[in-house]
Amino acid sequence: MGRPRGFDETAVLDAAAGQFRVHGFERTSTEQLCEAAGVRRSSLYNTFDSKDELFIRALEHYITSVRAQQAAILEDTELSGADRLRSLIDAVIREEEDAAERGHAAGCMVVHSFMNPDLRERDERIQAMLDHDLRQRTDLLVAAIRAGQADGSLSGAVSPLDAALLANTVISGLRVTAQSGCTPETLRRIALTGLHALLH
Amino acid sequence: MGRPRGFDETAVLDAAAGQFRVHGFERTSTEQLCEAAGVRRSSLYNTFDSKDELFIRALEHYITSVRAQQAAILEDTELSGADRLRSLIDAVIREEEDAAERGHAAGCMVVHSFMNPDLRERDERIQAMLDHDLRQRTDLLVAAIRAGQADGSLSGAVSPLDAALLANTVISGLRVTAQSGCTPETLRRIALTGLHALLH
DNA sequence: TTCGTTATGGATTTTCCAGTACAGAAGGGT
DNA sequence: ACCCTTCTGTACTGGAAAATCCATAACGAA
Repeated sequence: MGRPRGFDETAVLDAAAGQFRVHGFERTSTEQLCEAAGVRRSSLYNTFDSKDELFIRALEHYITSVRAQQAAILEDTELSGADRLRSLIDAVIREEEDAAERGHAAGCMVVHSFMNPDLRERDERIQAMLDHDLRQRTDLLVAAIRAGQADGSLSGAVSPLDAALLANTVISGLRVTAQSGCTPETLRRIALTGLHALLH
Repeated sequence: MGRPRGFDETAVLDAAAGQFRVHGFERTSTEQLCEAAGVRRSSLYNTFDSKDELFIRALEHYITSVRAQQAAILEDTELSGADRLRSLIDAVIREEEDAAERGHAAGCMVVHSFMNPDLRERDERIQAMLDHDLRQRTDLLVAAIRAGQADGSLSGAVSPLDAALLANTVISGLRVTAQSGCTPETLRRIALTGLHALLH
């Protein structure tokens, strides 16, 4: 069984996610994807059946890696609950900074997918992934917030679930606001003010 | 100068904005636009030079009407500053409720445009309109927040500008979160928790 | 009524891009 | 060396959707 010089699937998914998160599904042509991944179209279609399929795989890849990164922060028992939230915000803003240095906003595959009802309806797996991811990320947040309420760094006056949903909403809002060319410092102040109910 | 049975430009722009706010630019075909506006393609192209041009006109229409609606709330001197903010949130959520009854999320042309860097770069007028609108809406919010701080309904501990940017960010975030099928009550709790720094 | 202007319907052209076909290259196994 | 499988480059196909054409209809003014 011959198997010539391979093809790093993960690298391609990474590159694809990098395009999709900025431009969204329809404004990313297969040409762009090939360019970004350093691969030819036939290779792409050889591995992934269609652009839709590639998108789904890229979304899965994106979602799991983002969540892993967030979990690493939110489950870090070295930090107080409050510091975990602050650190999460910092991570999001750092992504925006990095992207800004490259001349564009970071974007977000999840925000793009949520804002694209046609895409979600076309393949139920997308909706399912988004639902599942939202739930998972909310659970991570709830746990961290409970920890913060227990260690005294976060106010106990807010329900952990509401607080978690707020944090998600603020992060989505940041991804939009970031596109208006705000400075990272401003983004940071916005986010911390939004989480003020918890942080005091 | 003959002028046969006209063509209600405003009605067409309204219908177009109704499509664009949900589907965004590229997922809205001229076919859909004609359907929604009850007009044929040639009529559309007769009045607007291109889909791009129609989008720009629709965006302008959308932005000014949304801002007029927000101004009516935020400049209502009958209300305390705090009530103006609460009323603004309620208005946004009511839009989502109305759309949900019709089986979809409300969407938002501004959020879609912000998240579409390619579109913004293609025509500088779009970027200019977004910048201008953000500034205007922020100014409205700043004024209402100052009023609230003066009448004692809002905390004076937060800078009005930061608070205004936060309100904008929360509203954008709500537009995204709404697409996940949250109930209006949940959306409302999220928003009020986000504005807690001000409202106490 | 007649003319000039503008609106409309439908067919047509054009453009763009996802997806395919196919021939050949690049390995690995035996 | 030989075959077999998997990758790659290029050119092509097909379809969808933007944009145009044109002949006709609806009106207003003179």
